[in-house]
Amino acid sequence: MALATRERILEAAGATLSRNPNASLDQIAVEARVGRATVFRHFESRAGLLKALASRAIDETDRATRLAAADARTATDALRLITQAVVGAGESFRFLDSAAELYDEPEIVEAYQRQMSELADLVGAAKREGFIRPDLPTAWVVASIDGLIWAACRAVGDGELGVVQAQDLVWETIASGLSAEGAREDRHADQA
Amino acid sequence: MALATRERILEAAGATLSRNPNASLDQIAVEARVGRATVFRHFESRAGLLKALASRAIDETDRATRLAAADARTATDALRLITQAVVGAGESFRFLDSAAELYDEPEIVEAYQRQMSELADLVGAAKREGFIRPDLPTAWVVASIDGLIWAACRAVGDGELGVVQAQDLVWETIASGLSAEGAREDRHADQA
DNA sequence: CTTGAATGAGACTTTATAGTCTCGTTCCCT
DNA sequence: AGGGAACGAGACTATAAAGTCTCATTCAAG
Repeated sequence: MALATRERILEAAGATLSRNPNASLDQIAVEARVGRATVFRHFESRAGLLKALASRAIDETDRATRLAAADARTATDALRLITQAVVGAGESFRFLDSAAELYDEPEIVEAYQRQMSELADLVGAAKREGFIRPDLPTAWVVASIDGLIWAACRAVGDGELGVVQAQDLVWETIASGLSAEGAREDRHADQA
Repeated sequence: MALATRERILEAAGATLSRNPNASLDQIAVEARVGRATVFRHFESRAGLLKALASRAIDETDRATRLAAADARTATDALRLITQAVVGAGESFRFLDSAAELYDEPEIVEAYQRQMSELADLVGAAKREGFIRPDLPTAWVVASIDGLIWAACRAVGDGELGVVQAQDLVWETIASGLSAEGAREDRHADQA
């Protein structure tokens, strides 16, 4: 079955590349229990495989975003749902750490920038809801959410935390770290 | 001058590799304004260059750790000094993201694990001081500090934040994110 | 049973890059 | 001025991995 094979290759590529970002197609083929030639039957080239993997991660994020937008009543809630969804699907994302080649793919870069900008919008809305401290630069809020998600995925992959535990901890850390939390009167207006 | 050349190569390697983790020695040599052969005169091989780069980052961290241990009166303060020192030297560390090859270097791996374990000890001490919430797994605290430092280095490298601003924001985020609710007054020992 | 699509295995070519070597030049030191 | 160390340039080799091609095999559908 062609579809199952293609899927198995993608799965193996994600797993192998998250362990070793420079893994060869041969290693990926072995991991997928597939001939190396079959990889080329399903993907034009190594770049094509990487691109398909990235598209998959992007689609997964888009789906989570749409679900969150539908279910959540507040931007804060949407932020939480998206964050936890991405941590839950962490294995699909870890390979992106090293995917410098993808900077050459306009579609991927564009989609990534769109998602970051959507995240920034959500952070802006969460600021207006009073959840995110308005004095923090949005760029930093986005970057640190990214960093915490990455840390969580890594911890899960390394077996240091369970998935559910990691999801909770990430949100806990984001919340207590970035939320305005009413009872905070500390004058910190001094970050230029 | 041999020493200046070696230093220039290391500098260029750090800069080039942080932009493109798979950069060739040729690209690095060009960036260093040096002949490719000269790279091999100063370093045994590509692996040797990577190893030297990593050793440099490790030494820098050790120095910051010793300074912090000498200057700080509390583990919390030491944690802050170390964190900000690493963010300040971020350009020396970004290349490590992708340095999967370094897993083959026992000295590097050992030194890295030692530093992580020192960081974990410091986190433990900061817990006892009441700064870090004791109910958070130490592994998660270490991982998220790592993640936030990484996010800050990236933001600085991308020009989204200034170095000093990033140093402040990282610590601010760690503090409000991981500290026990009661211990909030100690944290505004304003940084240089 | 027959057929055709998907596959595995592996030979083969191509390309990029690591690593080696040589030679002429520059530049510093005495 | 003379001499040696460090360097730049580039030719050269070795190797690993990408990408192409062929052929025999499997396997499901008719």
